Amino acid sequence: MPPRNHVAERLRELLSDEQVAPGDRLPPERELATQLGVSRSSLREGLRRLSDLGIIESRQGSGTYRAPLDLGDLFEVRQRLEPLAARLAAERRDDHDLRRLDESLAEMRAALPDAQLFGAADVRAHATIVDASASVPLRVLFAAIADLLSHSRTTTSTDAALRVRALEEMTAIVAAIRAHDGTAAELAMHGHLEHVGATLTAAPR
Amino acid sequence: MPPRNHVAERLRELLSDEQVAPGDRLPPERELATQLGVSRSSLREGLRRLSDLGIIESRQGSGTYRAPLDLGDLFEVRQRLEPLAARLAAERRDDHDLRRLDESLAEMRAALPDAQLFGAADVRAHATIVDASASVPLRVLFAAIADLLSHSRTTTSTDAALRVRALEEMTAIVAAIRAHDGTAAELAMHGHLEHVGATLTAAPR
DNA sequence: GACTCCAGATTGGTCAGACCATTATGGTCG
DNA sequence: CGACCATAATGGTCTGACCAATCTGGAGTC
Repeated sequence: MPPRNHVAERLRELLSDEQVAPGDRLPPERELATQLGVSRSSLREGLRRLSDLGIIESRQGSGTYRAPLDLGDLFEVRQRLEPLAARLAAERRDDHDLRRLDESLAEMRAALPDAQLFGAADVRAHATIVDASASVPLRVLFAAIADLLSHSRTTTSTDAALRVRALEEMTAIVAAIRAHDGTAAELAMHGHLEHVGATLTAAPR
Repeated sequence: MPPRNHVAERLRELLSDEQVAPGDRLPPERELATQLGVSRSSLREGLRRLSDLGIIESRQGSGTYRAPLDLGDLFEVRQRLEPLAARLAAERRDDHDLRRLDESLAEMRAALPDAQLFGAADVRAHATIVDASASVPLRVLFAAIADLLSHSRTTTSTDAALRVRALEEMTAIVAAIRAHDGTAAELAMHGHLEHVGATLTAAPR
């Protein structure tokens, strides 16, 4: 059971854990492979994924480097796509989706006291909405940027009051999805992201 | 010169050329590799890319299948992201971007009589705008869906009158970008895509 | 004839090792 | 001190093998 094919995710964890700052060079492929306990081909598979997502860049003969990341641009993309996801989710959701959304809300509520846990639950809730949108392009795009979001998110939910508001807003979004009200869901998500964005620009980094 | 690492692109061509319809199974990896004249590892690299983009799906023991494609969902994503790209391009463009945009317009004008050529030029023009946006996430996302767009696009520009209008609208967008007017560029792109979308739904497939 | 079940073949997933192409490094020479 | 070049380091590719999941077709049973 050790191998596990989530090489890309393990690599992202490795990048996130402050091990490698943007612009830094990663260890050589052969070294990383032994470090993660997989073959070099499997490792390269994971590296290729991150490379396609613009997270790292490889230069033959030189090495593999972590690319600088602009969270601002990423958030703007989110602000455009997530309201669409909410609208499609409201239009297409089935009972199973609804159940998962309720579970996500419960998870967020239970995690209210803990900023870290709450952030993770929040990310999962947003992912659930994207799933419910049943849009292949949206799912693909969000899978691509999910891990990057988790960072900006956990940093924003350090304030307990913000977490309470986020939970309220998310509850409203789910209510709109339950009611098959696409427009309301889109608007609610739009407002939610405006708030999150405001706190982001207020306290950068 | 034979190998060439654009395996993913060659695979997409192979898929596009009516060789493999959505839902169909691709040839086995070993066969495809010899057919394209690359090793199986390089081929798998390309397959992995398409798989990450949701274009194909692999099932161990069974085979690799071309995924069904919902152009509607893809177009909705475009409608959200391209206006953002236009706005950012207007805000951030430099002289070099402007030169490339003018070249794209000229290319479209020259290709007006030919639907196929015009479609290709149109795709390149949109890609140029995304480049000028200087947004890493946008560039990555559009690279992911660029080839899919090319299809819906060439089919929409069969009507000469539509091509003329598309050129006019694109000219207006570039003018807004030249004037550093982000709002105007966003609006113009939004309207342009509304028109394209209308003709799409009017004459599906 | 229809059904179940199983062995073999097919196919994607992974691994190991080697070689090639490009870049970086450090020493040598003028 | 600077230019140059052999060497090492590193990503890119190839080959062949084996593993794991799945499919296929025939034997056997009812």
